[in-house]
Amino acid sequence: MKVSELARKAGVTAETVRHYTREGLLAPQRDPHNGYHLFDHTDLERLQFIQRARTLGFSIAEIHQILEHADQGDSPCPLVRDLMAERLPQIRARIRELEELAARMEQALAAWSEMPDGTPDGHSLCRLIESFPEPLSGDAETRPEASS
Amino acid sequence: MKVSELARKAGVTAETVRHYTREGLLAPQRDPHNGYHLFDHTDLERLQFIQRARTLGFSIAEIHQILEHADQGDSPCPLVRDLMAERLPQIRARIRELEELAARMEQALAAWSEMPDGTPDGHSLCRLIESFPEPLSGDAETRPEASS
DNA sequence: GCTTGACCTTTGTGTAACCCAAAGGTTTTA
DNA sequence: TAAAACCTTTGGGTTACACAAAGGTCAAGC
Repeated sequence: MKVSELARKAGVTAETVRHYTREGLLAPQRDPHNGYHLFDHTDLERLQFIQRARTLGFSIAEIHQILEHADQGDSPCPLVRDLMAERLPQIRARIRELEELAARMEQALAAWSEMPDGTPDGHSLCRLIESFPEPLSGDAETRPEASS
Repeated sequence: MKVSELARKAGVTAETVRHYTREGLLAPQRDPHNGYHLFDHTDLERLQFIQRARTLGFSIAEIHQILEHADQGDSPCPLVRDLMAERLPQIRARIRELEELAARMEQALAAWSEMPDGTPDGHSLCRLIESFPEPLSGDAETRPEASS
């Protein structure tokens, strides 16, 4: 099958399939006549594996490692376990950061009921923001992310 | 003061100061003699404002808008309020996604106690991953992030 | 046989918020 | 005065794709 058919069966875009192919996660045959990528059933399974690994929080680079191990006949499971044990506390930390952020935002929204808007006067740009404590140098990475 | 001094006073890197300057968030004077950026106290306050806004979850583009409002003498507070009210539910959603991810990972780690590693046999790459449900098309963006 | 539309290819650009390296000028200090 | 420390701009790297352009291919209908 060609790119679009594989993409449809796996529920991803054709661009994603091309991306994985470029990155070497998928290695389809080529139609010698026209140079088209030709995927088979194992490619579909591989793509589905990638999808599951993505929802488990693995990066493309990590999945690449995992697949290489498997392609060499080694069990990637110990690697998978290590990667996950490494990532889980990071996820937990990230959750805490975001919860603190949400708390700060709610605190700000609540404070606004009692604070006048005020025009910038050279000393204050926006009290609502300035009334927050300065970020300490042990600064958490609490920034906005991709918005879908 | 020059780049490094401002950076030190605000607790950021000189690169970050240069970045904000390039993006127009800071507009320092220039030393006509050597072309160096010259920052003053209001630039320091502005940079601290930016830091606080960052910890409140605003993007650089949003802070740009906020600062432009203030520079034109308008109160940016209503804008700030709107942006925050818009972002807060996204943060909450993101927290839920990450909690689900963490739960899946813990489930996987727990399942590993009773599952053999197994070598890839052509049908299975890694049961630990394959035993997870296929991501539904209403797929959450639960991917790894920058690791510090 | 030919056009049309749907598909395929590669290449290059954009995203967010910086970090880092290189090449070269300046200032400070020993 | 020479080295160290700083400044400048430019350009490339990071993540996981999305998107557009330019051009080749293919199935269908007229």
